[in-house]
Amino acid sequence: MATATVSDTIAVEALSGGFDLYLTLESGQSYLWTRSDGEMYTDRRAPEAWYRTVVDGVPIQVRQPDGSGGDLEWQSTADADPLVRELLRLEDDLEAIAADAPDDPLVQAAYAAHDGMRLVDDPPFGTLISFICSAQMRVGRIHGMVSTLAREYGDAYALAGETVYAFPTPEQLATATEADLRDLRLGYRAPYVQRTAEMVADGEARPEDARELEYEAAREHLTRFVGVGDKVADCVLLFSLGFDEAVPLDTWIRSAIAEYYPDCDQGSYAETSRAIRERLGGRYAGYAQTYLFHHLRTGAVDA
DNA sequence: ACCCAGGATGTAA
DNA sequence: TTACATCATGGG
Repeated sequence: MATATVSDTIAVEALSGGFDLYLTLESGQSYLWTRSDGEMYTDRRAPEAWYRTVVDGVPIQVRQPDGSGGDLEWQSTADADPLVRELLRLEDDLEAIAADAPDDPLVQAAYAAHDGMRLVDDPPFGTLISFICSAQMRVGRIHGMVSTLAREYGDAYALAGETVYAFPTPEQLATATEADLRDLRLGYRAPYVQRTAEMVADGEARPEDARELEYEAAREHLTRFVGVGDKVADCVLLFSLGFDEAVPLDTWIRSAIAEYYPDCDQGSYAETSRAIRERLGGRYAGYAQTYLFHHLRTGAVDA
């Protein structure tokens, strides 16, 4: 028997700084949602399409039919209002964050060009595995890999007549062998994913443990997981553990540093990270980084 | 055919 | 500490 569907709407007009669902979920931060038309990360908006995920056993779908700034619709098997607000950080004072962004031409252009984009607050384990998979991959294929893992190893949930797959638990994912994951086209990331899932399943370490540490110590702590270096650690801190100051130094940001902030290149990751973090405003430097990343990656920057 | 994509690891200097 | 080869896969 199907579970009753609960639905409601969130008034975006009441949110400081507005909200754009498409930009938020298709800007390379989260790979834990799927789009009902199967066309995620193809650089095409689809306002009528639902974005679906499962968090702590609760399937959810959200959409924004009127586009950026329009009201947000959600459906679930329970009251998901608090969960949606948490996952999409709807309580962030985005207007204040954007106003406090560094007075820098590139950063200002990035904020202005992607109005309503918010950071996400995703579950740590799924984020950890997502960004282990992200090594030397385009965003579309990262999303494909993560979706495959959910379909192959995660629990299936029914919502409004559709099937939604949860990202696998550490225990579920740890049942996969390296060969299994290579068959799913994870390439050289297969042993990283397998061993990290095993570490978490065995209780050797959990990504959540980093929450209690100071930022740089937290980043160092996460590198204990196999396949996690400084960059992936920064992504996990920023997108799932509440470290808004984290600035992942990926290829796009590194090229931006070379071109626009050459004095911030201090050689080592740690030193360069400190310099660019300061340049991007400190406390919300990760917010600025995410706008820059999306701005540069989508080619929105005018040469 | 060549280059690149939200890099990390093992080894050698 | 830093430098370098190596690692898979698919799209341009």
